[in-house]
Amino acid sequence: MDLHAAEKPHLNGKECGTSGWDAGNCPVRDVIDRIAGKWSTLLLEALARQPYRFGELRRLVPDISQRMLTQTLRDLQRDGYIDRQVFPTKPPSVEYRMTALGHSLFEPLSKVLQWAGDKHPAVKAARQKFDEGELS
Amino acid sequence: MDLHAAEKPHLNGKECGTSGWDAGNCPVRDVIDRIAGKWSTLLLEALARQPYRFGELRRLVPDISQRMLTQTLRDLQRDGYIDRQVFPTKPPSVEYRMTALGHSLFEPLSKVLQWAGDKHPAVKAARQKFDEGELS
DNA sequence: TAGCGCTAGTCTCTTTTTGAGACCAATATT
DNA sequence: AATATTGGTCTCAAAAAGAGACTAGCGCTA
Repeated sequence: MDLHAAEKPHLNGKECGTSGWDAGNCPVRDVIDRIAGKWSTLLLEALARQPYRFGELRRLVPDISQRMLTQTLRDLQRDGYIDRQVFPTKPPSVEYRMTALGHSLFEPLSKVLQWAGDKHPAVKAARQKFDEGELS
Repeated sequence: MDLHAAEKPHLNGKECGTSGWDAGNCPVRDVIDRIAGKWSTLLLEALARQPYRFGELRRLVPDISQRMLTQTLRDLQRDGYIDRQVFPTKPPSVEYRMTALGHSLFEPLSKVLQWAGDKHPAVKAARQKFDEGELS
């Protein structure tokens, strides 16, 4: 129940504001909120490369709990980014595979990941500067 | 498989795994975890357009609490994406403005946001299909 | 044949994060 | 004189996430 009791999206009674830009942006938020999780991009990056099974993903991302792995994979599946295929082998195995929609998302997303890798030194420097100035 | 290792935020001193895991080689996660929050992209999108003051942002994103607005702005500032400038007016006002680093991040990021807007129908359809199949 | 591990998860408990709302001091408005 | 606005902080409750035990059927092996 815990997992399935997944929250219905944002309160819908209220529009996204009345002034200009936000009105058309609720769909964006609806989509972004799901891929903005702590683990989503990590799993998407893995599955963009190749399909993986549950246990493989768990080993690939050692600090994710089984609970969050299950939940995140299900969320990604629900939004259509990945497919879940069960093989009725002796111990049943499950394979997760990125869909076409997932790949089309990952194309722009990978640019952000690349930016993060490239600019990491600048970010680290900014952090250090900020923390020093705060110490006063 | 050099996925980003588990270097956690500054509050968490836990080292990355013990076996074959390069702690220094997970810069992507270090950066992404910060902009992957629920409110970060929303604020970045606003500030990419123009500078805003605290209260303006609060009105622009009506469902953010003051507490999270303060905290998210400070995180974004710490990572060097935005600047905070205090004007000693009668009631002191504070302006937040995107930095060059922030703009350079927003360039690839905006592509993802655009994708989200474009593909929202597909995602919604996937969700509906998933939820129907689960109902059985 | 009793024990172990593997599969993909779920269940419960605890800790962390987030949300809601009161409070702040100085000034401006009504 | 009472009230609202400025940009926050503080406390407390609710939600989300982390940790770890538990499940079932099968294969291996000691």
